[in-house]
Amino acid sequence: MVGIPTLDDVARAAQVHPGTASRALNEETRSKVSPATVGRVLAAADRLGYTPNAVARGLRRQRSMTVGVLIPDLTNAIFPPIVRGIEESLSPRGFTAFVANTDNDDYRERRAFEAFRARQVDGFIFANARRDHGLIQEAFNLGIPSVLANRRTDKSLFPWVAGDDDDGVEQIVKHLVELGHTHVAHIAGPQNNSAGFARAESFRHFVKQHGLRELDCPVVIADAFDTESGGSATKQILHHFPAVTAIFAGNDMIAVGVLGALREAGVHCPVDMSVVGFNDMPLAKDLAPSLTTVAVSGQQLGAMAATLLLDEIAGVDRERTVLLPVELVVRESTAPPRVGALSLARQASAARE
Amino acid sequence: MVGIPTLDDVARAAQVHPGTASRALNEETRSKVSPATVGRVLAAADRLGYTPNAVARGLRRQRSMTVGVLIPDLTNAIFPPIVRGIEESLSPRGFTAFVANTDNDDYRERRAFEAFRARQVDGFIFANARRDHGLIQEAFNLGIPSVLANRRTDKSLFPWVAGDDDDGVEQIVKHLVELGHTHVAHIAGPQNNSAGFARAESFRHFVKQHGLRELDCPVVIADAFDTESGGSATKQILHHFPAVTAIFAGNDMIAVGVLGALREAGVHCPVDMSVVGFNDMPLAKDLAPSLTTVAVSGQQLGAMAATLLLDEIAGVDRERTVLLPVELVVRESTAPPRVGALSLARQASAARE
DNA sequence: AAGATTTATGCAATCGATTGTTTTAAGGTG
DNA sequence: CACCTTAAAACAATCGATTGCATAAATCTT
Repeated sequence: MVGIPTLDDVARAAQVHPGTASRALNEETRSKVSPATVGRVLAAADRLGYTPNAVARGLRRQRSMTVGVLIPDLTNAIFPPIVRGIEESLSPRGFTAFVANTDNDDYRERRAFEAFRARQVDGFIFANARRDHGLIQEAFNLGIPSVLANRRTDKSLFPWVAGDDDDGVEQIVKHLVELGHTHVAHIAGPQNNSAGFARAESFRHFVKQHGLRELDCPVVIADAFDTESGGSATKQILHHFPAVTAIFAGNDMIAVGVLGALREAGVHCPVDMSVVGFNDMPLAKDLAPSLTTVAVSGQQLGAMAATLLLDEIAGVDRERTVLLPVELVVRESTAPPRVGALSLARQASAARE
Repeated sequence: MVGIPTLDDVARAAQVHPGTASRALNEETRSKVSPATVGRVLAAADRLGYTPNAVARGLRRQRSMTVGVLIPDLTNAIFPPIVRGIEESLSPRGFTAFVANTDNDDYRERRAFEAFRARQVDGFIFANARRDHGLIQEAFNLGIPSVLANRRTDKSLFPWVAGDDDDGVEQIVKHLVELGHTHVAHIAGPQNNSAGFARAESFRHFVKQHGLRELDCPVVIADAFDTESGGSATKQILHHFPAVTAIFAGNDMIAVGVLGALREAGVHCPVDMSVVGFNDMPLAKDLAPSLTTVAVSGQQLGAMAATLLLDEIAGVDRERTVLLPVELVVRESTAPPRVGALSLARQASAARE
């Protein structure tokens, strides 16, 4: 026998029928085989270094023990921890992940989806959902077990795991208000993305609830969750809303862009402008100034998403929405507004009335 | 017929034998089937929405069209672009990647390796090589097609793709020397890692070649390629080598740690200390000060690694080592040493003699 | 001790596609 | 028209494992 040993090799070595060898090797069916035979088979398998061929098994069992993971942009620092969490949760249960980067591109997304389907994945984790998402709707229509991570579709199609953004936004607004800010701007992420949309909604709501005036709290929509978009949105704010003393960025990448634009404009953070991010991505604490942000455990998020998916695949009913706890991490980028800035802001808003 | 259509379904619909349908569907064998039949089969396949079952095909062909990718730490910003490049290169050739995070942990690494082997991957891309690496040696002994990305083993086992570190280090040293630095420290990455090791070697070499004195150019070994290790190494340098006016960090993450430690110690970068990183990771340009570093295209690196692997799988002979061009990106973190610092350094080194 | 029951194992079909080997039918040749 | 060649399609084995069913042997009934 040359090459990788197969079940037949093991059976031959143990002098039993392949079927018997299979039963002896599998926990669940082992009881149907006599202890002596089990011993012989196990010994033979061990001796030959037998590993079951997962492809053949998958074909027969109609269960590939693989799942497809669609990530919009792996270079966005919040996704790697999610991927890690997913693996963490899949691996002990014998599952493995196919990972694809979709670049927020419909065509690439579809190609990855088809490729994974052809490979008979048992389910999908979509971390790339838009609020209205054709592909995900299609997966739903096809009845493919799936879970949404981080972002969701407007229609509730699949279970969804994310951080409790609403709570995070409230903590941010509360923190800024307590520091004394009255003019807070929000740079929202793309509105076709549930995270961008919901955070903006929450912002509008909590700003009002905490006694700030809608007029003093502008929302600027960024084109993407990245530094460039954050930078150009910041320029708009500095130009159109000079009274603003704090910026709540839709996520940490946008916040990085904010910090850069402020530096460029000679506006000092946090003295002249407080900045808050969202997600607490790996480098947030290492920026200068270190970033006040809301921490969500990406790893936990990924692990939970994978767990829900595996349950769904196994046919177990589970909750459809899991919101993970979030935590406001206060660092150097937020501080009370300058006294001068405050009175200036008052003047400005007074003048506008 | 309910569920996903199979080849048999297509054959039945086209009124031909499955074997014939298979030949009609496959480019290479299509010529063995009459044009009329090809038409009927293709139409039937199209009508039913047939997608070949890649698992079944893989079983028969003894070629799964998948590859395993082992990444040491996906949250290290240099790896996501590599993964992306890998996918970019695999996908058009019909291959798909299994990705696993090894966390530099032997056990997890081995588990991922075994899991991927059981799934019959056609080859591996190892981005996690240590200079002496048992698992990779094993893969070599087993004759599994593989390629090393970024890091390599001391023994030349598999083809290797990486940036031209030697050139990068020379450019860094030259840049610093031209700025007027004479006392340059290097914070090297772990020495069991070829990148950490080779960069340190190159540093020692080029520092000498450019007329600096070995004594003035200490090398401190960091425990890991991360910010914490960079921070504590910086403290050592500040304490033991006060004459140093520039630090070349083993990679960008270490450099981030350096910047943090300098800030903490009240040492101003770049006025009091120049800092250089390595890799030009996504956020390097957004740090404050923005980081002078050596850019290597991770995406290109990944794409090349995948290409070499696919060639190897196909049995095509290719070069065994590919060094990608690198580029020094000068940003704000490097500047000429302070005049005071320079003379201070001279004094210090004079005193030592 | 003959029949019923249980236990252990063998047999063979199956998952979905590919491919070497016939078989059938059509066309060409002398 | 008998014979040969060639093209097209069918047949059947195969990849490696799982599993319903059949069979043989051992144990238990009464």
